[in-house]
Amino acid sequence: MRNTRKSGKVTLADVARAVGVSAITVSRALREPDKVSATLRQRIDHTIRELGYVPDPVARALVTGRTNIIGVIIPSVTNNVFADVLRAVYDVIRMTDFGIQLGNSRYSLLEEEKLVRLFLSQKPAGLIVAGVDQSEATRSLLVEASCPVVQIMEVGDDPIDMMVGFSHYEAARAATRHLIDRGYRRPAFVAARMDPRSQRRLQGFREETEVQGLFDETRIITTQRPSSVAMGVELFGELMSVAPDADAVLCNNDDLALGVLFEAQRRRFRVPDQLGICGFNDLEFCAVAEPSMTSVRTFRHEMGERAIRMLVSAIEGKRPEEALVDLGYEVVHRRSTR
Amino acid sequence: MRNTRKSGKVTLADVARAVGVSAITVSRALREPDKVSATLRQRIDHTIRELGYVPDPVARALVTGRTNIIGVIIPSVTNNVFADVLRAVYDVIRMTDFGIQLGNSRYSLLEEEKLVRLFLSQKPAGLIVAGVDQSEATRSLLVEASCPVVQIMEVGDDPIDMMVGFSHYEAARAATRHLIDRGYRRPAFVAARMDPRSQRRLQGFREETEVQGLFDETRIITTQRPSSVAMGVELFGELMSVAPDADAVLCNNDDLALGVLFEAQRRRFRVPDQLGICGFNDLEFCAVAEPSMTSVRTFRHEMGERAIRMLVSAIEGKRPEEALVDLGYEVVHRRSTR
DNA sequence: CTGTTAGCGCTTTCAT
DNA sequence: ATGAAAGCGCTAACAG
Repeated sequence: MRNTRKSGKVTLADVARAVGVSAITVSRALREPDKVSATLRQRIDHTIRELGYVPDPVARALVTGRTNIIGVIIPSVTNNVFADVLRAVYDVIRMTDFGIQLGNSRYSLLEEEKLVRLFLSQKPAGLIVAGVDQSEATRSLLVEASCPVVQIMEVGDDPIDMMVGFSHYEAARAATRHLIDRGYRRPAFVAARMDPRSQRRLQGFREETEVQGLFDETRIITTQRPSSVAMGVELFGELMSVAPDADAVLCNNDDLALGVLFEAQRRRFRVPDQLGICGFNDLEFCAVAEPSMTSVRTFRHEMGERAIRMLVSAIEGKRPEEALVDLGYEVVHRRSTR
Repeated sequence: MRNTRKSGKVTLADVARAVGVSAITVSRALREPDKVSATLRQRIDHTIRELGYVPDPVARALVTGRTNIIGVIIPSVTNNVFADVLRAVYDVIRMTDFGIQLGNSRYSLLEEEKLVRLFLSQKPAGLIVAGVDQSEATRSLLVEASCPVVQIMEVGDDPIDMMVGFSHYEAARAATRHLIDRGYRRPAFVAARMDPRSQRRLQGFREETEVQGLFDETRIITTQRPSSVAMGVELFGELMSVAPDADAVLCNNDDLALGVLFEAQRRRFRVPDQLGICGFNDLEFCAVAEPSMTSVRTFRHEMGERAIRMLVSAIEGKRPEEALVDLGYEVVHRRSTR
């Protein structure tokens, strides 16, 4: 017999009654143990276990005006990049008593806005949102929000609150430079799901090739459709039909790059001599592909970790000194480029 | 000037006062519009917009004893399989006003139990958990839970409540049969992260090869370490060192299979003649790999969709007639097997 | 160190 | 069709 109330619910008052103290004392024993005498604390702890009391976070949230839920809004749950960030988030909050409410904006500013509104109405402890391209409405909601906010994936000027990411523009420029340095003279850019980050990568590719006098619009193949390995196959086919002389391809991500690699093999291209391939993100498989794949390494786990740590610090009132963290990137050369 | 209270919060009472009715009437206008006269309803709606009133789900949850949050507990957020399920979940709940609290049990029964306890204490509207191998404690928590529960990924006897998945044992048996039917006589099994579902796949492989008189323990290579493409490379290397005569390999999942494919290419194996490769799940890339990859298709999106639909129906009091759905599987033959 | 008093914002009776 | 009263379980604020 663990409890008696008809609802099967043991409340703070029940514990208090059993111990013979007031409810607030039990509450204190739970949240600020130092403020309760040691013996009493023990008696309370004992009774709590005996009765099987479990605090009701909802009641607490009503009075404090805050839940212990951290909202995370990302544009895709199937994209490995976000999955890696999310894993890091879980690795950290596992130690805390925060929960994660995950929202999927499906790359839509409107859905993002709805989610922000929804999440905010639930009084989250903090919010993590992807990217820096929120709608005006979303942005002001977030600015006005009474909880800390971290933007991830990218860095930019004027963060809403805190920010951790890297420059997609710079990363793509560096990758383009890598290809050119390796001697490729007709580099192509292949991308799907042209979200703002992809746009900035394209911009990096464009400006670097222009600077080097190697820009050619026909070697830019993009689509709004979702990214996938199959899409890499398709886009490479397209590239070959409009610019068969392309000698290298910078892909917007590693899935596309894998598709390009498969299709290149199917067409008996010699990689990397006849065709150089560079991915983006350096997913785990890049290192072991055959041939192994050049890619731009991004620090996704660290990004999630830093983001959640900054957020938790801010929630606890200790604002981290650096509210804008640029994690950088690293072009990792492997056998798919010469 | 949208609101006046110092907290910046507009409450039901504010709206009621502005309209000149009681709070409960506003509450009704929101949740049971039919019970309020049309004209009044309009005035209320108007005032709500004017004041920018947003209902407080926390206060509602305190009195109703239920939030509108659906808890989802999966063992991994980076595994594509769960990501696909999750995407489906979002595709459906997007239309509703439910939110998703996502928990990551990291393949640990203990962490799963903690998450269930945590989630349950927050009064979820419903719960989705992966697999059928909960700890005894978790199971009884779930059985006693006052919200509907759906187990996904697998089917088994005695569901906690509802269930949608497929038989991993049968699926692996069918894949093994496929290899044998194709003429392979020394099939191997390669697996990482030996969770219960992997164990049952192994069991399926084992029993089918035994029945056909082709079982050989040395051709079973498994590890508890996490699965990855790189791990596929490693395990295939191990297989080749202990059983170099293996002529086919059934992989526990597609990532491993991709690793095996890469390593086989590196070693200049002729796939599929010299070596047949079969993956599991039929991720998107299987169809476009070079050579394209045989795999066991699983219906992950449908699984997530069915699960969340069943759950929502149950939450709304309309229990679906079929509380146990077996989605089956399909061996998809492609060029990586002859 | 411990208690009293008020409510948080909403919905459930039970009336009218 | 509308309302009054009561309270969900907890904690802030102020005593003592």
